[in-house]
Amino acid sequence: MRRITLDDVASLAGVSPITVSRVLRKPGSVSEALRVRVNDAIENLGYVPNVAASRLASSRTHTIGVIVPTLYNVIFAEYLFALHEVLVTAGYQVIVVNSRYSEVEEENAIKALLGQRVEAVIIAGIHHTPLSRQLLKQAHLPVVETFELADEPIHLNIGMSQERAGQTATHHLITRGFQRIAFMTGNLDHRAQSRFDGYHAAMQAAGLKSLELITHRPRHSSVALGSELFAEMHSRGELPEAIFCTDDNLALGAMQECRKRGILVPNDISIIGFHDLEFAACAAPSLSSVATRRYETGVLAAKKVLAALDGSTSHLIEKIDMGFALVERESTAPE
Amino acid sequence: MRRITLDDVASLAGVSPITVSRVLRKPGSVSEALRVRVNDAIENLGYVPNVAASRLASSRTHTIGVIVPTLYNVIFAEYLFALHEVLVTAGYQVIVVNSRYSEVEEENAIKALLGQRVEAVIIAGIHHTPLSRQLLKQAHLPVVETFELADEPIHLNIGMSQERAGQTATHHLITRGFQRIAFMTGNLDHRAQSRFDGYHAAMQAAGLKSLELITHRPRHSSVALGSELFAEMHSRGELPEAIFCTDDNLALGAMQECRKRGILVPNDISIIGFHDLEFAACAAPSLSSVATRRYETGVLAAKKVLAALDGSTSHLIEKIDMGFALVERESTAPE
DNA sequence: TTGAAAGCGCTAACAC
DNA sequence: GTGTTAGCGCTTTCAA
Repeated sequence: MRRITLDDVASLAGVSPITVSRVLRKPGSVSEALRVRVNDAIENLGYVPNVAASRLASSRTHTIGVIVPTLYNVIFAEYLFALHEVLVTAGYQVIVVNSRYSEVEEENAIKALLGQRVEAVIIAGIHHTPLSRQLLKQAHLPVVETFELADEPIHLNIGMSQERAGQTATHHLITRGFQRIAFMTGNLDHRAQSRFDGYHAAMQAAGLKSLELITHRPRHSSVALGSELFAEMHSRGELPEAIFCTDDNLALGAMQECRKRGILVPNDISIIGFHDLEFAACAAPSLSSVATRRYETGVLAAKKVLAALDGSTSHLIEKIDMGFALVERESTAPE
Repeated sequence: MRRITLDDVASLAGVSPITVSRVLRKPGSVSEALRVRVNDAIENLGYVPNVAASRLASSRTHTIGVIVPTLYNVIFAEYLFALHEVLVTAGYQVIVVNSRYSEVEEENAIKALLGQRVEAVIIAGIHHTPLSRQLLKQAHLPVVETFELADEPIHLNIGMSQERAGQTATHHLITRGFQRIAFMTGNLDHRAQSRFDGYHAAMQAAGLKSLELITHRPRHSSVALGSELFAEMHSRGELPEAIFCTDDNLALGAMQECRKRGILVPNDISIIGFHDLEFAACAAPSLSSVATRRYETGVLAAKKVLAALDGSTSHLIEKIDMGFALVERESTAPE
């Protein structure tokens, strides 16, 4: 029950191993006759090339490593979809690893990817352990950090200012005349933290007090969590005039809970979410949000990697701000 | 700028290459003194082992291949989370590939995974191309097919009867006294199709006519799509007494749209979803659904793979029905 | 267009 | 506990 190797195919086809290898990689360089014989042998034997051997011999892996913090969030599904689309089309394999929002796990992921000799790394986030940074730097391959704007990018950085986005959302609520504005988040990861910083800054700038009830909890943002958090807050007898949720899912959950409790949105309370997920526009009432560009970020990151990989545009430090956009809808509409 | 190899580490540490290899794999078998010297050298050089070489030499990859149709659906995020949890803890790497609901892409994914010499394959679904089946069978490794129940499993099969689940949901609506019951779906993949078959069977058994308005469309299920589909249907002047949605997201979208249009759930129309996603319980009104066991399926699949991998429980054909459960909530409550 | 020889970077098996 | 030897399954020269 030995595994079938390229040599087996070669013997069966009556050619040298290298010819089989060529049929696999550049069929054009082999005569029609041999190509047919080899392909027949491959099919008969059910031969599947061993990529480990191929990678070792060629020292090319045609593989790009991608690190995301979670797979639970559609945000990353959209982003991965874009990366995939561009990279796979260009003949690369994509390895996705999730770091579960942990810098330590991210470091392990980086080691694993470098061990696989990926040809580039695309990583969501800009916060890494010192060793992670060092490994990425000395690996001499293109590295793209996404979703945030870094002070000191490793190489490429394609993101947006989470802080300014948070500020913008909060400012929107302030201009609506609200003073008691709460901030709601699930997992307080770096990006959520930055949005909170933006919230805080906006509140301060307006001479308002950030509310204590930063109803958060180490759990990924979901409709259910938004509902729970709102319920708890309301049960404590607190009801702010407006809430800025770090995520549309939380916002939707909060709105559902409002409905159950007979609280009208936006009449009794205004709610704004984040990311402008697909459902925000069709929610009832429709949900104000801050639109972010996950898909475009993915496409651009992938394209930049490809450029760095064949040209030698590589290893230049570059920072690209993808921006964001406030989307005003019914959930924060003036009465 | 040559890559650092194990030999480089060995020279720097003044030991033989195999000692370095041992420090990496079984540190316990090397004396303290040498271990320290080797680890220092590794750190100084920033050495990262080449897994391709290691895999080739040891013919072990410690890698499990997982195929899912999409990353857009939380269902699979939950399932992957479970697989990860068990397999990574046991020292395996997990490679996730998505087939985009295409059997051809799935075949490519299988080839890629086998090329990587994964030690087992866990694949969502039971419908594969003939070549896919053949490749999986002759690869002599544990294969688990999940989410559906197969007539002829390749090896292990851990799933549920999508058809009976569809039947159950429909039957629930029928016992509520409804006759004009619509079926709503996005992408009509195999599982959705089976649920539809169940719907159809239940309708027929009750002497009812399946509604034409199987409002479907090749797009992944989402709240936005549910909203759109409902809106289109309603604009055509159609309003069934009840809707069975193949996915809670569609159901939520439909409920939102009802709200916008002043249609009361469940008074004017009853709606049942599928999967019992986290938000179903907290939706307003709370959403009836059919609970499925994604997490448990993932855990069990992973455990079975581990068992097959060290014991030799392998290569036995086994079929496990994970079942499902009807969850009755407000959205289909009697008035 | 085809092939022979050498080697990619690591580890298994065996010695010491 | 440590080292030697051989080889995993491919591809890269280079030669014919």
